[in-house]
Order: sequence, then C-alpha cells, then structure tokens
Amino acid sequence: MNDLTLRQQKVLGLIIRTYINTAQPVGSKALLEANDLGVSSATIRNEMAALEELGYLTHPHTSAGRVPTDKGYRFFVERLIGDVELPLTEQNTIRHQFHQAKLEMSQWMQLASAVLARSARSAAIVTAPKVEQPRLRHLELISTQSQLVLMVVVFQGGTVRQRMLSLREPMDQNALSQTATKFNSLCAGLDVAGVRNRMADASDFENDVIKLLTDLMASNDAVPLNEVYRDGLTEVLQEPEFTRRSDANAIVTAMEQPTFLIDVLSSPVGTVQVVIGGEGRWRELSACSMVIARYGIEGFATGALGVLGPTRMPYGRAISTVRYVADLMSDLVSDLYGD
Amino acid sequence: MNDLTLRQQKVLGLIIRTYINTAQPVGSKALLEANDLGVSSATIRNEMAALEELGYLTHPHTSAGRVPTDKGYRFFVERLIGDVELPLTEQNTIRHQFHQAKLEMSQWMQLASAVLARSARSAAIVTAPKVEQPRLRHLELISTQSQLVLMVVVFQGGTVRQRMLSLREPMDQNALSQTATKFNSLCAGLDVAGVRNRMADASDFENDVIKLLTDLMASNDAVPLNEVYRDGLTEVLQEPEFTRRSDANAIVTAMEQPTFLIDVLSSPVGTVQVVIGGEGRWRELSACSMVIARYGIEGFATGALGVLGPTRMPYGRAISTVRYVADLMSDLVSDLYGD
DNA sequence: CGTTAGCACTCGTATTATTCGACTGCTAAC
DNA sequence: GTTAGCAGTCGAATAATACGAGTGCTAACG
Repeated sequence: MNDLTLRQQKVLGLIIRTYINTAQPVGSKALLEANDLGVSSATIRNEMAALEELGYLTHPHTSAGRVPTDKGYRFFVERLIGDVELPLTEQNTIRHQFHQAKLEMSQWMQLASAVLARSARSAAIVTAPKVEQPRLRHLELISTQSQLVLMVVVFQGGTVRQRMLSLREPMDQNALSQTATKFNSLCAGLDVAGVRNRMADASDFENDVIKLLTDLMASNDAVPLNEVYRDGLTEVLQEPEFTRRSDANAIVTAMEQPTFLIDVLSSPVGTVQVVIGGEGRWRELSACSMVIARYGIEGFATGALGVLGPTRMPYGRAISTVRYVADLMSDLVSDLYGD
Repeated sequence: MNDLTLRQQKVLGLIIRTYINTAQPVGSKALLEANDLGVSSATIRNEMAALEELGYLTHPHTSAGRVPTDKGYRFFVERLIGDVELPLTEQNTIRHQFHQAKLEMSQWMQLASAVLARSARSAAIVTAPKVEQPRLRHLELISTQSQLVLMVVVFQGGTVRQRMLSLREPMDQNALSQTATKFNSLCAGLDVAGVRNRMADASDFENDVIKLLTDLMASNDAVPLNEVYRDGLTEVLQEPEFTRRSDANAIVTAMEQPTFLIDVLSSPVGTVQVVIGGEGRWRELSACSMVIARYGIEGFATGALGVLGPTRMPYGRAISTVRYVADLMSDLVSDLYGD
C-alpha cells in the first residue's frame, strides 16, 4: 500500500486538491501549469497512469483528466493531510460564537451544526448528548384531565422527559403529589433497577409509574435520533455531483433519517471517523463521504456530530472542524452535566 | 369571477384533476377519451380557449395541452372540491396509529408529519404546540460545577425548558434547593409579571433566577420554529416539477427554515389555509403550494402543521388530511394540557 | 533508465439540422 | 352553438458534425 514514490504522492495530492476545488477532472497539462513540478507533462502522465494502475485514480473516459477513486481519497486522508489543526483565528471565531450563545444545549447544537456546515461545505448533523445510564433526579405528576396525568422526569445530568399516564381510577392532585414526593425521597439518584428494588412493595398506581419510568429510561437508548439538528442541506445540494437526481435523493434521505449514525455510535469519543464513498456499508451513499465524531463524556453522556457531503469533500477542513467542534461540545457537556 | 358556465367548470375541474394525476399538459383529445362529455373535442377546445382567456389555464407552448394557472387552482380549491371529508377508513387508520403511540407529544408530532406526508404526497411540517402565556409550575436548580447551575422549569401545561446559570459566587446544592423551594411555594401558577411582583425583595441570586426565568418565558415567543418535525421531503423531490434545480432548492430551503410558518401563526385555529404558488408573498415558492392549519387551544397552546408540495398538489386529500390531523392534534393537546 | 517532445487517436460535449407528432386555432358546414 | 377537417406551430427526440481536451505511445535524448 505504501509503495508510492514521493513524487507519486505529491502528484496524487495535487490532483486531489485540485479536483476538490474545481470539481473538474484534472489533466496533466493543467496540473503542470498551476504547480511548478520541475518535470514535463509526459512524466506526469506516466505517473498518473501508474497511479491509475494502482487504483488511486480513474478516468471518466479516455479523453478526460484524472479523478480520485475512493482509495485515492483514503490515502489522501490518512497519509497526505496529516493532523491539521483549525487555524487559530477560526478557533477563536467559533469559540466566541459559542460563548455568545445562551447556556442551553439546544442552542449549542444548532450553532455546532451551523459551524460545521459552513466550514466543511457540507451538510451537518448534530445529535443531542444522550445520558447512558439514566438516574432519577426528580419526578413530578401533574393532573391534567380526569383520568390523565402528565409525568415529568428530570434525570441526573439534567435531561428532562415527559410522558402521559392514564389512570385506572380518578386521583386528585394531592394524591399525585404524595406519590411523587415518595418517589423523590426514596429513589433520587437510583437507576432503573434501583427504583424497582426500592419500590418493591408498590401500589398499583405506583407500579404504573414505575413501568412508565422504566420504559422511559430504557427507550432512552432507542431514540438517539430524536433530537437532531441539521444544517447546510440546501448548500450541499448545489454541488455539481448532486445534479444526478438519485444522488441528490440519497443525501436528502440520509439527512432525513440518518441511520448511519447508529453505526458510528460504537466508536470511542475523541476519534474522528472518515467514511469515504459509503465504504460498502451504505450503498446508496456511494457518492458521499462523511466525517463524524462522538462527543461528550464516555460512559456518561455522549452524542454524535459530523458532516455529510460529496466524496469530493474538503477533508482537511472537515476533519479539523469536526474535531474542534466535537472537543468544544465535549467541554460544554462536562460543564453542563459534569459532576 | 363566477362567470363560468357549468360546462366550463366541469371542463376546468377535469383538466385540473387529470393534470394533478399525470403531470402532463392536458389536450382536448385526451380529455375526451378519458371522460364522456357528450361533446366533441372542438367544443372542448373552444371552452379551453375561453378558460385561458379568463386566466384559469395556460399553454406551456402552442402545441401543448393546457395547464392550470394559480387562479385555476384557486377556483378549483374554493368552488369545485367542496368540503371533502377524509374517508372513514382512513380516519380510523390514522386514529388507530395515534392511539398506538406512546402518550407523548413528540411521538404524536412525528406521527402527524408522517401521516401528512404519506397522504398528501407532499412534504410535511409539524411544530410543537407553544404555550401562549406561560405560568410557572415548578422550578429546579441543580448544581453541576462549581459556578454553574442547571435550571429546569416546568410550566403550567407541562412544557419543560432548561437553561444554565452561572453563579457570581459558589453555592452548594442545599442553598440552591432552598431558593427553588421558595420560588415554588411563592410563585406557582404565576406568569412573568406575577413572579416579578411576588419576588419584589429578591436577593442578587434570586434576581438572576428571575431574569433567566423572564428571558425563558419571553423567548418562548421567539422560538416557534425550534421544535419542528418534518417528513416526506425525499418523496416530494421526486415529483417532476422539482427537476429544475432552483425549484428543488427552494423547497429544501423552505423545509429547512420554514419562515413562512410565522405568517400562518396569525390565522385562527380550525381553519385550513391554502396558499397556492406562494401567492406573491413568497416569491421563491412560486412553484409550490401549501396547506396549513393551526391546531391546539386558542389563547392557550397552539402549534402549526401542514404540507408543502408542488402547485400540482392533490388538494382534496391535502385539505381533508390537514384538517383531520389538526383536529386530532387539537384533541390531544386538550387532553395533555387541558384544564 | 528515467525523461521528454511529438503526434495520432479517443471520446464526450456542443452545435446544428432534421424529423416527428401532439395539439391548437380557424374555417366552413351542420 | 356545435362539429369535422385541416393547416400551422413548436417542442422533443434523433442524427450528423465539428471541436478540443487529454491520453498513450513511440522514439529520441542526456
């Protein structure tokens, strides 16, 4: 895999960079004009042919310039761009924006998606941090209509969720409050199992509450895709690769139902994943690349964020922005939920 | 405006219905073959010419069939389809789905958007019901890090919101809880002004809390577009009118930032608005129509929902589905938040 | 042996010409 | 008022052509 000469690496890098900028197949002559390589176009052509032979480039057709393959992009990402950091000025701009925002997770997520979209010329997705092992902090039961109760649950860490509960027989607000108080005094700080345990001798109604609570804590796992912020779809659809209807649909669908995020959630926090051309796993995303990271505090509360764009993506910017924003969001999570 | 003969109305209706199904300009001959009109194609042509003269139809070009204008659609919607109700079987299906779902607003919204999108062959948007005049129900202050406090506010009606608050000097959880208890006992059931009033002699910290609370209650107005559910964008983009890049972009942008909903929020609950071809107000949506309604309880908690699609929209289905789902959601809101 | 100039060849894109056919609009007859 | 018939129109589809960017090969060069 590493049997590329230095010059081949240089040529490959230049082709990819040029192609990323222009979206046009890169010819030997054009490449030579823009960069001083000290060799003739014929030599470049030879190198190009060699790179094609090795699978890093292709031809759309005989008389066109070269275009990177997924393998080419992969090499580019892993060997050629290195660990780029976001320029300090941009870091500051972003950090500044985050400090401007109200101290609220939803605002941060929105901001993060906006920053990602602008910076990486791609569509951005940010999911809310999800608490891993929810522990009860506070519970409220609010009587609404005769037989209906609104249950509001605050988990340790500040996540709030709500559900309706229908009663078997009418209860007044007083009785409800009593039950809530009982839960709060007995079960604060406990997880699902703990609550079940502590409330072993529960009344029918209390059991209903426990059931709903359990359901809520468990379903926490199942809805990672519920609270999702998106941005930049319109812009990315302007890119020439999405002229083809099917490719445009693929990315719109992917943004609507970002199922691919589920796979990402198994990676550790802090690493930035680059998936090029769907990588076999997502056939319909063969024209797309994504740069994704998990953020938050491992084992406690984590979310995912990243960008989705054409394979011809500014990987350097994308990777460094995703990493920076992920780190920033991790800091914010630990500020918000930190112990 | 009503100077159309009965036959003209019939012809107009048939043309529009045909065009809605086929997306192809409708010729006199084709129209005659599909429907038994008892007259010849020449007569139809005369009627078509008259309808065009009156502004209800156009020609893409000389040798093409007729296509409805926005005025034509408008007449169709207001005079020709009448008050269609959704078929009972569909009503039942939808109602059944809603009862299957967990008793949670977010699930209902998601479901509503799915139902709307499927039924009206359009993209659907559903915004969360927004409480009009928020009154405090319960407040919690949770210490996270040294100088940071998470404030969770439950409003009357069950809306829950959260914000961070940075302290000027450290406070422990006990002190925080005390403050929260004070607010809860003194201010439950009050609106912004009431809280300010009751807490006239507040400490510095309490004033910070009040400030944040005020901010939260006020900003409630400003973020109607925060919690929004969408569906069906992918499908609607398949429609032939969105082959043109610019039109596709228009609808994607509109779905990303549904600013047009703001205007809708002034209409009364219960009426279904039909906006055809942007109606001058939204120039970029000239190729789109929308069918929108507000739902909820007037003056207490309302949201908006509707569909966005090509002007060639199945208006009958769209209107009846939007109305039915809006009514359903209104019922659910009054179940949830009802007094 | 790597490099380079030169040149024939390929093939997609753009351009132009041509045909085809659906539909209209008109006229004259019913 | 309605209808048959027909000339006329204009977009869409098809074919023919020219253009040119870029390759790949070969032979010469240092």
